[in-house]
Amino acid sequence: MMADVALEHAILVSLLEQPGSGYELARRFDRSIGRFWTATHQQIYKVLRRMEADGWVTAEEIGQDGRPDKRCYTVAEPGRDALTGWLREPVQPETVRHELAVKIRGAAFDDAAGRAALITEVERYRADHETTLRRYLTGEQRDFPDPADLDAGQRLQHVVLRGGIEYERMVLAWLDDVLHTLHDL
Amino acid sequence: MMADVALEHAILVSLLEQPGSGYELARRFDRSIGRFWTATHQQIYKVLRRMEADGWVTAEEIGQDGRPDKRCYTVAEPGRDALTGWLREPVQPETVRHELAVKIRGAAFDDAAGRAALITEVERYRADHETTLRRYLTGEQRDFPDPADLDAGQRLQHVVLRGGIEYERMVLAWLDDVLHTLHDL
DNA sequence: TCATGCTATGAAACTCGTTGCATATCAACC
DNA sequence: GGTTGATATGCAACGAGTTTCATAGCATGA
Repeated sequence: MMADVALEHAILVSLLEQPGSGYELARRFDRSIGRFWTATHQQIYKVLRRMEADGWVTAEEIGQDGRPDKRCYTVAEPGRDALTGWLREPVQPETVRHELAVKIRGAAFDDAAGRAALITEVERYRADHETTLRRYLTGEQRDFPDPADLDAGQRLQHVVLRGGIEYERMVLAWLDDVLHTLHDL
Repeated sequence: MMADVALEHAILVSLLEQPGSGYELARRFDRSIGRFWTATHQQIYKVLRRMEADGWVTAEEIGQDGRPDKRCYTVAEPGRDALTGWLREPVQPETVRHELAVKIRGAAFDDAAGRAALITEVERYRADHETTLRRYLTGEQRDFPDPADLDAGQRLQHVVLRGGIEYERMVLAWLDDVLHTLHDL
C-alpha cells in the first residue's frame, strides 16, 4: 500500500525548494521540474487539495494587486516526513514509453511514402531536442556559472540538469543514426 | 479524437513482425519490445480483445500438445491501415517520469542517513542498468552478428536496439556523476 | 467597447494502466 | 498423490492522469 503515488513527491520537492501556488507549480513543471516529471495544472490542483486535506502542506490565501488572488502552499512537517520516508524506498524501474521507437520498427511495414514521412518527422523531432539542449545549456550557464561555489541543494539540481543535458546529446546522436539508417534503407 | 491510444500500435508492430498469442506477446514485452514499451499481460489481453472486436486482428484457436490451448492473433487489413495511419501522425512529446531525479533533488531536504541510503540505492540502480546493458550487447551479437547483411526490418530493429544501448551507457555515466556528487556533498 | 491574453482555480468525464484475484492444463519432481 | 512451476486466459476494482469545459480578475491595445 501507499503505492508509488508519484506526483505528490515531485510537488513536495518543488515546494521545499520554493513555496508557491498551484499556478506557479504548473509553470515550474513546464520548465525545471518538468525535465523529469510532467504534470498538467488540473492534476496539480487536484493533488494539492488532497495534500492539504492530508496535512502535508498548508495554504495561505494571498491577495495581489493587478492579479487574481492565489493560494500559496508551504510544506508542513507531515509532508516532509512523507518525503523522507519515500526517499528511503527503492526506486521503481522506469516504465518506458518511447513512441518513436515503435514507429521506427513499424516503418518496416509501411511503403516508401510512409518512410519518407517518417524521415521528415524524425527531423522535426530532432530539431525539438536540439532546442531543448540549447535551453538546458543556457540555463546551466545562468544558474550554475561557478560550479565550485554551490550549496548542497544547488549541486544536486546541477547534477540532475547534467543528466538532462547528456540525455539530449545522446538522443541527438541516436537520431542521426536513425536518419542514416532510414536513408540507407 | 482517436487519441494516441498507445499500446495498440506497439502490439500491431509486434504481431506484424511475428503473429502470436497474448501470452507470447506478454513475454516479448518483457524482452525486446519492452525496451521501449512496457505492458502487463492483463492489459495486453484486454487490448487484444478490443482489437479483435474492431477487426484489427483475427484470432485462431490453436490446440497444443502438453500445454493449454492458445489464441494466435494475426494482423488484418484494417489493423495494418490503422498502423500506417498512426505512423503518419506527429510523434507526441515524451512524458518523462524520472523518479530517481526527483529523489536526488529531494535529498537536499534529507539528513546524512537519508543521503547514505540514497547512495546505496543509486548503486543498486546502477547495477541493474549494467545488467541491462550487458543483456542488450549479448542480444546484439546474437541477433545482428553481421550488420552488413540485414533486411530493412532487421536494420530498423537494430537501430532501435542501438538506441537502447547508448541510453544505458549514458545512464551509467550519469549515475557515476551522481555518485561522485553525493559523495562530495 | 471589445477582443485578446495572462493570471488563477477548479469540476466532470473519461481513458489508460495497475493490482489483485481467479481459473485451468499439463509437465516434472518428490 | 501432492506440490511446484510454466503455460495460458481473463475479470473486477482501483488509481493516476488526460481532456474538456467553466469561471473569473485584470491589463493591454485596437
